[in-house]
Amino acid sequence: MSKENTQVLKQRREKADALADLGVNLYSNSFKPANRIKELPPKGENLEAETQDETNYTYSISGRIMTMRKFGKAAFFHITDSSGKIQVYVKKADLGDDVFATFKKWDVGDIVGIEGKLFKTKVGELSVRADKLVMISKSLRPLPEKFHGLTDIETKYRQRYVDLIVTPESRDTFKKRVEIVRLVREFLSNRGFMEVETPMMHPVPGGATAKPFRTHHNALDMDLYLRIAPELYLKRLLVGGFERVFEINRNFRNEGLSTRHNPEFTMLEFYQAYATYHDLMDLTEELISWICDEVNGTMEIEYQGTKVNLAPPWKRMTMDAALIEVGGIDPAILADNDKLFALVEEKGIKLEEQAGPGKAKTELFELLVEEKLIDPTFVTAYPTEVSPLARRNEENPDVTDRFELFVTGRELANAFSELNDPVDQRQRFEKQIAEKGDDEEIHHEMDEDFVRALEYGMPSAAGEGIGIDRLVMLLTDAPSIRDVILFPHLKPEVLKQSKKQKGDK
RNA sequence: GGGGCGUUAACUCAGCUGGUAGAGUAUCUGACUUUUAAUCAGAGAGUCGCGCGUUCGAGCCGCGCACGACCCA
Repeated sequence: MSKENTQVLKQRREKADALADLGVNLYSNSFKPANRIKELPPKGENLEAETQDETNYTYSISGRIMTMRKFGKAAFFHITDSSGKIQVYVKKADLGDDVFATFKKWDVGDIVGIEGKLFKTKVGELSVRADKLVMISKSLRPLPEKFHGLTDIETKYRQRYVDLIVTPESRDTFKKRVEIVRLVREFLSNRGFMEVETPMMHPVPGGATAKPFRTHHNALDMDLYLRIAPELYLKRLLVGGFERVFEINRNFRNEGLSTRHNPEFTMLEFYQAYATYHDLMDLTEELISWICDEVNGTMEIEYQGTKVNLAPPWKRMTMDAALIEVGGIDPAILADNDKLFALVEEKGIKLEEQAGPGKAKTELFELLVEEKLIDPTFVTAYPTEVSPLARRNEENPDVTDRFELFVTGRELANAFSELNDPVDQRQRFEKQIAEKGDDEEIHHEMDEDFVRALEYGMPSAAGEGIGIDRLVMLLTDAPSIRDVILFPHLKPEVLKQSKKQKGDK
């Protein structure tokens, strides 16, 4: 790479070599900080400016140098560890000529250990006056310019470690993500759900309609698919008698990337025996509003400049009602299939040959309603046609006992009372396979074992999936899914050197 | 898949109707023992994403490609 030979890198190497020549271990493994940086401010709370801590206690801390102001015979710098940031003062007279000479070769970015005593500067900033310095890891690359920070979004995603070093907001987002996932586990665990792990590699991809990634097991000489959803395995556990189960793990979909789609994304799915989708609406609004309150201290948040109120209760409406009330569609159109298809055509929606009225309504909903649902809204009574795994409504078999949750115009959760009639399930699978459509990659196949499991008897149940990445986006005000995934998928970096001709395709 | 946008020093960015490249930060050297975007003086640093074309001459114009971000499907 051309970047390897720049002047700055060369100078950093030379400096490191010079330090090594002075007998300094550039990658010392012997310094163990006794204190975390965040412990120090309370200790120095009562210090006056320009005074030293009278206890004369020696603290020991370590961290990365983030700023550096050197003078002839002294210097100030800030170091950060995972708990905070503090200023260190280094003075030639305190350290002696030899040690100070090695200090002269320290740079922003180095990871160092410090022992020293607390004092306050004349402007009152709590600082550590160093009497021992240890190099723990010499940095050979410069950090991004400090005033603007790291603004190049590609570097942010590609070199997340640099982003995490220099962007506190990014660190906060990922800490919040961890907290959100922890709270989900706590909430479900408190309600008697057990967390399970089901296969990531499926012989038959199922539980959703999506293009799978394919892989191959050599010893068994068989193709496998990275899972597009864990649903069918979690339901097998309901058959087995685990009445409340959940899984938080990755799903993989071999489709496009966008601000809302990453090929691997994290999904929460949970199943509760003897519950209905009504119970899950209650659970969902409690879960999400509670987590929001825990991590943000309020249920009224802003997402990308739009106010969103997550305080329960949340709106609940059927898809037909949403089409009428939010989408502004005349109820007479919904009642008449000819008029319905005419409207679909008028809106420029192209439907497949075999698409029925349910598919038509769903398309209209996506076009006219979704983006208008800002505050959390449960949309219920999804057409059976688009819900192959959901239980039919007992009064109206054209719709299912299903809801999707929309917040800020985006789908955040999908749930339904589960279909547990093996005969109906087999027929729906068969219908799906027959109607496969022209997309070869959407791999519908009969999951015989799943149907067999249902034949043993699955309790009535309701199940739900919540996109964790999207939930984190909402609660951290992140505009892109890449902002909440530590290492989002990017095309491989092109190294400047390798410029072989590869233009043809 | 389509549309326009971006890619210039390590980082953040300027760069006029086409005339051989600029700033701030960072780095290096010197001065400097309470600074905090330290200051002052000086210096070095670039395959202008890649390729082809137009032109006497291309960072700038045209075409293609790569990567990225956005919008649309």
